[in-house]
This record gives sequence, structure tokens and C-alpha cells, in this order.
Amino acid sequence: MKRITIKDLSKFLSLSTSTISRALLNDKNVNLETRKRVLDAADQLGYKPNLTALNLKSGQSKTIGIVVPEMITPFSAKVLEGIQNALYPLGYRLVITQSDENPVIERKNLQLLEDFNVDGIIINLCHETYNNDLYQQIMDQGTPLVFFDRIPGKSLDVSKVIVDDSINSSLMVEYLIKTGRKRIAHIMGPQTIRNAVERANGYKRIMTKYNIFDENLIISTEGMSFGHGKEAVQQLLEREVKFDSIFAFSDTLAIGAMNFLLENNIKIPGDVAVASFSGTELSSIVYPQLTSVQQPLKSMGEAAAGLMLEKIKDSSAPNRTVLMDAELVYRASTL
Amino acid sequence: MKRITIKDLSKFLSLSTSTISRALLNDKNVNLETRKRVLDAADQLGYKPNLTALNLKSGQSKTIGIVVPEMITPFSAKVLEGIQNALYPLGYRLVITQSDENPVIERKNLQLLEDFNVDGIIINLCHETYNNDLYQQIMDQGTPLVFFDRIPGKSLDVSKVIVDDSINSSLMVEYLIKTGRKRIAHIMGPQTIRNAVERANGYKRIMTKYNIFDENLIISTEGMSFGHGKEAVQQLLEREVKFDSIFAFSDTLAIGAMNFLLENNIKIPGDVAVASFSGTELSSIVYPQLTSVQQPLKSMGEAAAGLMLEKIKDSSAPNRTVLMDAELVYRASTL
DNA sequence: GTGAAAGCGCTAACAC
DNA sequence: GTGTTAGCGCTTTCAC
Repeated sequence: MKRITIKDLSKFLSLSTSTISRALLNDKNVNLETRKRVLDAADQLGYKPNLTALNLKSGQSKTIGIVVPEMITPFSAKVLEGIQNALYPLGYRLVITQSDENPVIERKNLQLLEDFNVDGIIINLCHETYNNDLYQQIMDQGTPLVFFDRIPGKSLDVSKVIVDDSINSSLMVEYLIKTGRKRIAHIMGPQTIRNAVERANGYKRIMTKYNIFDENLIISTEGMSFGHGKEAVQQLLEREVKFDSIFAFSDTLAIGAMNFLLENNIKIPGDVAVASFSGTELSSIVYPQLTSVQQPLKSMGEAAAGLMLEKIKDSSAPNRTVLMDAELVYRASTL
Repeated sequence: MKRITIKDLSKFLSLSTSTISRALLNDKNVNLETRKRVLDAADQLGYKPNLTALNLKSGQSKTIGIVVPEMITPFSAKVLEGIQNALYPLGYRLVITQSDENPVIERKNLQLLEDFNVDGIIINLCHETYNNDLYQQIMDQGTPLVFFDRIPGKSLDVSKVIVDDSINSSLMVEYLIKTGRKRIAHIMGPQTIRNAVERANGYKRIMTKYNIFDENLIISTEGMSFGHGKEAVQQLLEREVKFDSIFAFSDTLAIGAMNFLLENNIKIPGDVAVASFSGTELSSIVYPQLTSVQQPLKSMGEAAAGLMLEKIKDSSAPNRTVLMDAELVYRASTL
């Protein structure tokens, strides 16, 4: 099944390849008649441009690398959908890698992507700081890097797509307070994740404002899995910390926590209300449905793709930060 | 940040590009000394092969298209992980598309993939039959097509990776029977999905064998979402069909069903046991954890990639069916 | 053991 | 308005 090339069309129509090319590209310097003949023949013979040849010509690989911490929750999938929506129509392909919340794997992934000659990398960090050297090196080499959700520390000037972690956390905690909860525990995730610290800050600020802050209510976890969420609650109980609600760093941690509560016959939200930050479909899949700060994941993906395209078009484009609005969605777990 | 090419090395070492190329490829016809010089220089200058050029030369796009019905559950993500494990080391990139359980979108996706000049397509169907013409056409054009999980009807001879839907369903239903359940409802999913019919067959066979088959216990759904699972149970209740357990076509339908039960204060598994078929992480995320037929998703992805590589290497390779073992995992929802 | 040259499919100066 | 030519980065005959 040999593919039809411009050469084939050229022979078929007894025209030079350049004329064919021009006709196909809607170049003005082509007789209307000729263009029509070319287009018809292309259609008839089933001509399709060879993207590889185009890429070689343009010096691009038309491949974007993606690094995400995990793909178990629909978080990354949703963002990817946005990225794909933006990039597929432009002929970009993807190499999607997962770091499994492990900086070492993240490093390997980035190196893999370099081997792929990617035109750029869109990344959601697993932990801050560990690989800052590599991020910088990649950018220095001229490969655009765009961050979303979990971003590196302020020491690195980068393009990024985020929501305001601190403010949205404050809003969610304030909502819990307004519903009458006073002992709000916070499962904050690993302290090496920048957003975890930000969200904890938002939590602290509002708890302090209402004069109900208690250091003991905060518990950080080693990792981001459901198991870590469970453990966190278990620890709170073991330490005999009293709490009437939980605000968790992520859907995953929250659901882990919920499961532990349910296993121990603690009613949600009767005994303990639960709220989280993420906004994945998981929050409406579990029972009771989970109140959560909903991030506009698909739009975030589209925005990240947009920043990437900017950088690809003009490598000297300034780094930009896109701050997206999140939405508090109230569900059964707090009502 | 100009990339180093073979030409650069050639100038740098005053050697012809062909010698550089040979040295890099470990061709025997190169002086050992020369090879070492080349390798050193390549390392020093940071040479990396241009994959696009390689691809143009070899006539491949080194891109594999993927079509999956959805990415909300971790099902596809797991399979993808297997595919990626197998294909990334070989330099393949992916274009992953979602059909949203919609044959029309599936069609568009396939056409998009053709435009990408993919070397092959790995696909998990949304509904059988609708696009058989297109599958055939794609294969006729010489683009290898490998199916997994949801496959087309027998009329199409294709390479595929599956588990035995019928037998595993029988086993799961028999397990429910052995735990004392007699009124086992089956939420079977849309009848246009081949696997749904297969799994229903497995269900029927074993129910009949034990003389407890009742047509009323089977309910098919319009779609595959959580909502459809809910609706199914609701209908069973409305029809006043008595049941002490549910066997669902997928985790998603099962979880939707579970949520409806819980919302109506029906105890799981006390009043109604629930089991499903899929084997995604979702089954251990929900509460109570869900008994399920666990498919070896990652391995299935690897197998599919393997079949694809076979076809790419030798387009006349015969179609093969890889039948994988599934595992029944018993969790709280049936204990 | 090494070099020169052609060619993968396409576009874009540069002619005419 | 159309054709000729060179070249993107690489491999691979074909010479020597």
C-alpha cells in the first residue's frame, strides 16, 4: 500500500513538484485551473502530506512531552484532554510519562523526553526542588517548559498555570467554619510539594482569623495515595486529636480518609465532614459525594498548551503565569 | 541553542558524515580508533540523533494512534502504561484519543489518526459494528490495527488482546452463588458492546445451571456511566424485582449501583452484595471495596503493543489473539 | 577503512 | 504562473 507523494502527483499531472506543493498550500502564484486539477488529483489518488517530511523541513519534531505524577485519578486525564484539544489540531503528538510521585523517575522521564527531541515539555511536578537543576538546564537548552498545578519554587522563573491554592483553601475552610465546624483537621500532603504548603497556609490563615487554629490539627503525609489519607486519620485518632471535620490536600487523600472513617463507623458528614482540593470526577463517584475545590482541569490543560505554543513560536516570549479560577463545589460530605 | 548534527561532528573531526554515521551505528567498517574519537566528540558536543530525519529515511512516523472509550476511570490509563512501557523505549510516540463511548467520535478519531500518518492503531471499541467498515478500510490501507478489551464481532478477522468474558463472568457469578446468593441481578451494559453480551452469556449459563435464572434479573443500560449504573438499580427496584446481589458489567456501573443502594440505605453487602468486571483501581477506592474480575490491564497493554510491533515488522504477519488470564478479587462488597 | 553522492518527501529561493 | 535546484539530517550504496 504505497503512499502517494507529491512526486506521484507531479508525474500524474505532468507538473513540477513545486507547483503541486504550491497548489496544495493555496499559494497565490498558481493558476486557478491548475490548482483545481491538483486538488482533484490529490483527492482522487488519496494524497496525504507526509508529516515527517514537513517536520524535518521545519526543524520541529511536533512532539510535546508530558510529565505527570500519576494517572490513577482522572486529574491528569482531564488536563491531558485539554492539552490534546489544543495540540492535536496543530499536528502535535505527545509522549506522556508518569513519575509515580517519584523525583528520580521524574528525572528519567525528562531525559527520555529529551531523547525524543520534543519541542517542549508540559509538567506537573511530583516534589518541588529535587530537580530544579534539570528544569533550568532544559530551559537553557532552549526547550520550553510549562508547569501546571504543582510548580517549582519562586527561585525558578517559569511559565505556569495554577489556581490560587492559598485563597481557595481559605475559602473552603471558611465554608466549613460557617457550617458550624470548629475543629477542622488538615491533611496537608508532603511538605515537599509547594501547593501543600500553600494550601496549608490558606488553612492556617483562616483558622487563625477565627481563633480556632491548633497546630495539632495539621498532619502532613509522606505521600499522596489513598493509604496515606487513611494513615493520617488513624494518626489523628491515635493522638486523640478531636476533630469534627477534615480538609484534605487532594481528593485522593480525602477519599482515603473517608474510607478509614467509614470503616470505623464514623458518620460522614454527621460525625466528621470532609472536604478536599482537586476537583476530579472521583469526588462525585464516592459515597457520600465529596465537597471539593474544583479546578478547571481541562481549561488548565488548554492554557498550558497555549503557553507552550507561545514559547514555541517565539522562544524569547516572556514567562507568563496563568491564574485560573477554581470553584467550590458543595456535596454530601459536608452537608 | 542550535542542535548538533552529524555534519557538525563531521566538520569538527574532519571526517565524512558517512564515517560519523557508521561509527555511531557501530558499523564494523570503522577503525576502532576512529569510532572512539567520534563517540567522544558526540558526547562532548552533546550530539543527539534527529529522530525526524531517521523517520523520514525509514518511511515510518514512529507514531502509534490510540483510541479508548474514556479516560475517567483508570482502566485506559493502566493499559496505556503497558503500551508506553513497550513502545517508548523503541522511540514510538502516541496520539491518544477518547471516543467518549460515541461511535461518531470514534470515527473522527480514527480519521484524525490517519492524518497523523500513524504506523498503527491500538483501539478499545466503544460499540461494536458501527465502524466495522472503517476498521476494515484502515487495515486494507496497510495500517495495522490491534484491538483490546472491547473487540469487533467475529466477522472481522483481527489481532486482539482479551480475557475470556464469558468464563470469568460465570466464575464470578458462581462465587456469588456459593456465598449463598440466589437472586443475582445483572447490570449488563449496552447490548451493542460485544463483551456485554459475552458477560451476560456467562452469567446466564451459570444461573441456568443452578436453576435460578430469571430473565427479569437482567437489565441492560444505554450507556456506561455511573449514572447508568444508578438508573439500572432504580429500575430494578421500581419493577419490584427482588435481588440479593448484583453482578455488573463494569466497575463504573457497579459503583453507580452501589451509590444508589447506599443513598437508599440498602446495606452492602448485608442486603445486597455487589461484584463487577474490570479490575480498575476504582474497586479498591470505593467503600465498601468492590469485588471484581481483575483484568491484567498493564500486561494487556504490553501485549497489544507486542502485536502491533509484529504487524509493523511484518505486515503479512497473521492476526493473532492473545487471551489473558483474569483474576477474581474478593473484597468487602461481597463478604 | 573512508569518502562522495543520492535520496527519503517536502518547501522555498531563485530563475524564467 | 511554472520549473529547477538545494537542502532539512540521516543512512546507504558505490567507489577507492
